[in-house]
Amino acid sequence: MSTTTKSAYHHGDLRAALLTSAMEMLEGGETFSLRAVARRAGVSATAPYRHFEDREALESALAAEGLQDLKADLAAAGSVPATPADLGELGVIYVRFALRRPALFKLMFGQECDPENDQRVIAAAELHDMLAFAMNHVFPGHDGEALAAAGWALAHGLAFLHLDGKLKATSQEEVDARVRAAFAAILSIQTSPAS
Amino acid sequence: MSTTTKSAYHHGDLRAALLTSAMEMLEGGETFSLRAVARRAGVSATAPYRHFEDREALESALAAEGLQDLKADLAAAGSVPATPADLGELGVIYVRFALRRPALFKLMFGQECDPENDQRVIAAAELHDMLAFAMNHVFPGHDGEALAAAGWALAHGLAFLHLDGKLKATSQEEVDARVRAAFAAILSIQTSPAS
DNA sequence: ACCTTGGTGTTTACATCGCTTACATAGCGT
DNA sequence: ACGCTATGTAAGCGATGTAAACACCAAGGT
Repeated sequence: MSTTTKSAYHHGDLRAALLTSAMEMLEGGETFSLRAVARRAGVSATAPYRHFEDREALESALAAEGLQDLKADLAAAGSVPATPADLGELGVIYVRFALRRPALFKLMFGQECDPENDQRVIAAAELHDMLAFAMNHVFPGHDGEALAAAGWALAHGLAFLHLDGKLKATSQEEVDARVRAAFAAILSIQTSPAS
Repeated sequence: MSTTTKSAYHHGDLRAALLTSAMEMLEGGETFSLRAVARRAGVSATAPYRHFEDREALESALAAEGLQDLKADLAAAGSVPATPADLGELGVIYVRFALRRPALFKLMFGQECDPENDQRVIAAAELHDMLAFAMNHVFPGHDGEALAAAGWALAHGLAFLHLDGKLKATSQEEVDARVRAAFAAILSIQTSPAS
């Protein structure tokens, strides 16, 4: 943006431009490549290296953005969940995100996030805390850590299984219904007084 | 196999050799590449194309093998699970597989399995049926389909979250314990008679 | 015996990719 | 005006996936 008759050599805000270009390609289903991103930003192939040490660094930045978007989606669901059905709705949001932005989602979770410098780990931790809080709010008095892991894993597993076509569904509504059903089914089990 | 003093030009059973080479590299943590596989099999870079139309085709074959191995692991757990704790043990086996052979596991699930020709879809379906049977055997009278999806998703999610470092653990025992705890926590919830 | 056929592997070549090194350019502070 | 520093560019290396044309070998019919 800024002035259009810019220097033509210096871009102005290449870093941001690269991020948005990359994100657009990711959303558009195009295969992700540093060179392609540079091309799309109208810049030489090696320019990105001024701003991202690594291809992985760019990916990590994208992943961080994605994590925050997902967190925002979940937060926009409303207030604190109170019932198992509310948890199901959180699951629906989670899976919808994964299916709406599949490449991004895989980027967010398909690799170890390099632990050192990033705001990515922060975003991931916040996501975890958010889900943990929700689970423990609906089911107080249980093993909080385990419940949080289980809730997250349930949503995450449903997302990935749908993403990879292991659970087939033809429409978004069908997916939503399955997610709700899965949450409802597993949260409504009445265990006999065994353990 | 067959005669060892083979022609030296014709390999004898390149297809199988490629598969085992590729599997070894995958297990060994080396990055997977068609050329590297060919090299390891002592064959030119493009020879694999006689046997696999595509890089993806080779991957798909590996994935199919992996699915059957996983299925075998689960089947080796013993007889039909009868209690929630038994389901937890299945989960442990599932997650262990993922952590023991991470690259393979990602291959198995990290991509849509191309649906046309493969025995891969068959293996995936068998896996699904297996888990569905287990879940429904322990919790009869519920929504079978939903329960199956939930159980699979729970194990799958735990596996991926551990794989990608989103749930951190330092030892195998710690992971096992977390998986058991997650299954136990979510399967032992006593819902109030709401819905 | 010969020649064809078809499966297998090789060679060569190309486009692309991530990344490194060395150089060019613009604007800032002095 | 001058140089410093941040920012891009140019050129190139090694590796990858893929395609085409070619070489090799075993059978099988004639």
